[in-house]
Amino acid sequence: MIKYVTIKDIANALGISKSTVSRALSADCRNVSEETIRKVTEAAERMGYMKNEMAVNLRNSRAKTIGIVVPEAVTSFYLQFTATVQRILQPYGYRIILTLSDEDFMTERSNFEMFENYRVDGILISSCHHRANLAFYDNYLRRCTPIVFFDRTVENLACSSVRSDDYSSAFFLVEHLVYEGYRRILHLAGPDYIRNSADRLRAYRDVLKKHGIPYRPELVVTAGVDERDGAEAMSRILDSEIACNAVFCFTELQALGAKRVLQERRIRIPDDMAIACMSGTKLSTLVYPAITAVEQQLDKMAEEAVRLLLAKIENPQAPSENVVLPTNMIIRDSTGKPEETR
Amino acid sequence: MIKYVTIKDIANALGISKSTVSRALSADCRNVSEETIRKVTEAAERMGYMKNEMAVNLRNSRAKTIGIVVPEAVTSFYLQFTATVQRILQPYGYRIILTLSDEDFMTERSNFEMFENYRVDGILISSCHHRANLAFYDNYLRRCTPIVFFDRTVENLACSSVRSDDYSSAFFLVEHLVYEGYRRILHLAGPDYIRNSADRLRAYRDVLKKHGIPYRPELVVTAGVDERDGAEAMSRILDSEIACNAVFCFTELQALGAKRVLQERRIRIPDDMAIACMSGTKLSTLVYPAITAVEQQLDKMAEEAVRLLLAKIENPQAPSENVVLPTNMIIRDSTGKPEETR
DNA sequence: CCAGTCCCCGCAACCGTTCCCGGAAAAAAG
DNA sequence: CTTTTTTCCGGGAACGGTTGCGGGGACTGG
Repeated sequence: MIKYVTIKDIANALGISKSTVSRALSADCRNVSEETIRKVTEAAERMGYMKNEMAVNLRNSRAKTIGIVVPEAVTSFYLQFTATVQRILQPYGYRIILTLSDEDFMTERSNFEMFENYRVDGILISSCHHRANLAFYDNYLRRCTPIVFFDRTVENLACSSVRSDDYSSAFFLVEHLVYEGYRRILHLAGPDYIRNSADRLRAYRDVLKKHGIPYRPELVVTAGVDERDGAEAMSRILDSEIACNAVFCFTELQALGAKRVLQERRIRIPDDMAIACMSGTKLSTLVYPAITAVEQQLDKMAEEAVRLLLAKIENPQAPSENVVLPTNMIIRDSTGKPEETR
Repeated sequence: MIKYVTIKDIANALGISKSTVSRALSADCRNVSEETIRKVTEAAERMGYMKNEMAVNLRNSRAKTIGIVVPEAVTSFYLQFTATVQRILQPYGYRIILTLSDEDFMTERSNFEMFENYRVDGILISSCHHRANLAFYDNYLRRCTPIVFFDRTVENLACSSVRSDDYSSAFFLVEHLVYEGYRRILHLAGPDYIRNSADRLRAYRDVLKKHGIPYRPELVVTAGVDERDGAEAMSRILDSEIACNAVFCFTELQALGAKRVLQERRIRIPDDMAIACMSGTKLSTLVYPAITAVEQQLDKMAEEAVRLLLAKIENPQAPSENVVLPTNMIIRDSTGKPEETR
């Protein structure tokens, strides 16, 4: 066990009291002389003093820490989010504890309990299941730390949230496919436990209705979020008798999986089959052909989440806000006009 | 400010002393009766008691926390690493604080100071610059917390490290290109500040020498680690008079950038130009054609890093180990035989 | 020369736990 | 019935800071 230098050590070395040392180190000019401040800081430097944050936190009953819970580590999305949050929070002196729920709501719950034990000042969470922990969140909220949901939000809770406008984004994306001439559009839908799935599916159906395209249930396939799920679903469709000439994916990874299956089978993109996806990141631009995607404003999302959380931390009575951010649809080569309409 | 239930509150409610409550909660069967344990746990549950970890940590002078410093958030590599570390550390009751250096060694240094203030029990770090903070690390090591370097290690330090076998991996990868018939191999080298760059370059040169291929300095281009850097370097080469028919990339993102440039210019992969890269992840399998890559044993790396760190935490005198992990070269479609040799 | 003011500093309580120590009561041994 | 051992519990000091309060000394004004 390493013996650290404490303010008491400094006090003894200088023959003064530890209160004075404490005040000098916090540069409390009104209550301590310039001379003493100089001597103390010099001694602290020389003796290698490092403030013990644990003691400070205990005394102040504030951990100066934000907890973040993210559902997965496959994408870099959440790491980038966390990085941005960290950059924003740096000047405020907050630390960040990052935990992973691995899409498991029991893990998520234990992460929360860890945060509670730790007396974090606030929590940012992208929920792994939008219903499972509802009562838990609710119970938590009425007596504890402020929570802000981001990306994967949960409804009907008395707290703030930030998410992208799924419905509109999906609507424009699907409509883009229709405008380009695709009418048999496959939808690789997201799993039921993610709230966003429903909005995107609804948008898909509304676009069809608006353009007088009959809705075919067999063209909606519920899949996982991973690229393997996308590849599997795509293969199954291609092996079946179901005809389609475009695919609208719930996630970017799904799209990449589907794309690979298509290319392996020598199905041309976008001539024979168009691909478009939600939750686009840099990946969409890296592949060939680049994929038309809806991109979230990641930095803006982090910014808003922090803003809302700090507001609640400073004043627990602050009104909750549910921010919905616009997205950018970026049209790339994967959704050119289909061959038959040219 | 929320008023939490303390051990004292429970003691008062039950008319017993706080020491007894503390012992009962830690189920110290030898020193407290079954009856009392039952009563205390019941009261704790009923009153909604949550242990204050800050106080525990202060009292025990142990934060029960591991700090992790990673250089970038673009890839999901480090997030996955962190996730694995968390999974391993969970049963030991350790928390994780993740910070980002953003490839800036001053930020890295301030992260370290934060960790020190926080009295973390150990640090896992992937260094952003293998020379800049050398004296800093050294000074830190001789009086502080155990450090284990991973992935991007630093030499000549009295601490443990885990990394992949860069030299051998690069050697086999380049030799694979040679065996396939490529002889004019471009190397997009890593930046000087990353230790691994040198090893990989050395391997590249050694392969050429072994196979009697003359080394041409113009075929080694130092680039950044990002995909933009790869794209730029590739473009520059293609615009110049320098002839090559294969490219050996320092990072996967570089390779993806280069690949995109090639495909945009209708240069066929692998017929006209092969691509192979180090630091391969799932991405390499997702694109088309899939990229031949060397993959690191991420989980194994996390496992070893944790093992070495825990060893040092439990016994600061434990000998240091420098673990070098083998890698897997996975041959994919981006490195078939070049047209001219068929 | 004395009262009032201001500047510095020390004392001690406090944050919530853990743990050592000592003592009382009960149980076991003689 | 005494002595020893065991069992169980309370008191209180620590962990390392922060902060309100009070007091001593210097300085100012009358």
